[in-house]
Formats: sequence, structure tokens, C-alpha cells
Amino acid sequence: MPEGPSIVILKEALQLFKEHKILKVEGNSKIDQMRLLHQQVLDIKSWGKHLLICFDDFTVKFHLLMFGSYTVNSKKDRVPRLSLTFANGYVNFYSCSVTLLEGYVDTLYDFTSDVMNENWDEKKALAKLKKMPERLICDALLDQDVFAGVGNIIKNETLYRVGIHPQSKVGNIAAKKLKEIIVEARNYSFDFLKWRKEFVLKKHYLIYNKKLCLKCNSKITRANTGTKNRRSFFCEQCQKLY
DNA sequence: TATAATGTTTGAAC
DNA sequence: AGTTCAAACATTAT
Repeated sequence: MPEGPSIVILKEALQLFKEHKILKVEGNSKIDQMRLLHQQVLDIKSWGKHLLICFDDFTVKFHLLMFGSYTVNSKKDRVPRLSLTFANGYVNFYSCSVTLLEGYVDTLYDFTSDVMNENWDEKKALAKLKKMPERLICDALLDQDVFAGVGNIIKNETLYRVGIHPQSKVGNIAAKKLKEIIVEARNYSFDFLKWRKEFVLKKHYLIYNKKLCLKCNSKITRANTGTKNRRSFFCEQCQKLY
């Protein structure tokens, strides 16, 4: 469910509630639910893996973490974390993190660091990478301050596409190559979005969960890498270690 | 059926 | 006081 492109799909699914008033709030979330009641939704946005329901002086942030889910105009057989009812339908969120942030959304988020956002800024991403020469690229790609929205699947697929070993040190990668990674992280994220919408994401994996390299037919290495210790799939032949 | 997985925050331990 | 790391949360496909 929860890498950036999936949250874009969620955001799009909720646009019908924009400018509508909340008629009912339910769920086991500990946030001050009454704060939302009778309020008008001004906007519904996403930033990386965050879904943001925006009101004039506060913002409700949803993070689906690993297992979160949602339904629109239908319900699951368990208590939702939060349920919002409008005149034209309702949305339920399950097993996710919900936080109420004070202030209007644009004062809280920098959308230039969201790979899915129209204001994504490659140059800022490059500048941030240059400040972390000791980090491994597998960790840097998962850093939400640099690549908001990139998750473990996007990380692996991006690195395979650009031919870079996940355990390469950022400082050892030439700026030109870093730019390629930055461009491809966004490119692949949009491919992910398109394929996810068509329910064909998995069949387009080139490396994630694969056994053999599609380019050279050698065995794909699977290992937990970086300080984040997340699963990496890579081809020792086709992905250069810097 | 047991396991592992698209993620992040928290707080204990050092 | 700063860093590190395990625990917690929670669902579903294999």
C-alpha cells in the first residue's frame, strides 16, 4: 500500500470530499475528533507517504505505515482508526497513524522534497545528497527529507535501472550519476503510479523479489543493507559499487 | 501455518 | 546529552 504513488492514488480517491463539510467523525484514533466535526475540508493533498486533509488552521496527517488501508463508501469488519462522513459519502481509515497538526498545510510542508509533487526540486535533492557523503545510497534514497515518497520497492527498482549498487557511498558517486538517480527516482515513481492504477505493478518489477538478473541472467543478491537495514535486491554484475 | 513484508515513532539503554 | 536499537503498531500474501 504505502509508498508515495499509492498515497497519490488515495489523494485522488478523496477529491470528491474537497470543500465538503464533515457531518460525522468516528473511530479509535486518539486525536481530538471533535475538532473535525462540522469543519469544511479546504484541500486534500499528499506529501511523500503522508495524506493531508487540510482545514483553515489545522491539518490532519495520515500515515499508512506498513499495513494501513482505507475504504470509500464501504467498510471493513473492524473498527476504523478514523471515519469521516460527508453529505456525498464517507471514508474509513484502518490501522494507520493519524496526527493533528496545528497550522495551515503550506506552512508545515515543503513540497519541493516530494518526488511525486509538481514542485519537486532536483537541485535541492542533489544539494542534500552532497551533504551526506558517508551515507550509503540505499539509505539516502529512503531518507524522507531528501526523497519524500520513496520506499523500499522504488529504492530497489531505481538503483537497478541506473546500474548502481545499493551499498555505494554517496560521496563516491559522481554528481552526474547522482543526478541520474534523482531523475530516475521520480521517473520510476510515476511508472509505479501508472502500473499500480492498472493493478499490474508486480509484473513490472525488474529486480524486487526476483531471482535472476534480466540483463545478464546471473543470480540476484538479496541482503539487508545500510543503517536502515532494509532489504535490497541487486545484481553484482550490472550494478556498480562506488 | 509460520513467516516476512511497501514504515515510522518511541523510549530504554548505553 | 547524544546515539543506537529493539519494541511497538498491525495486516495480509505466500
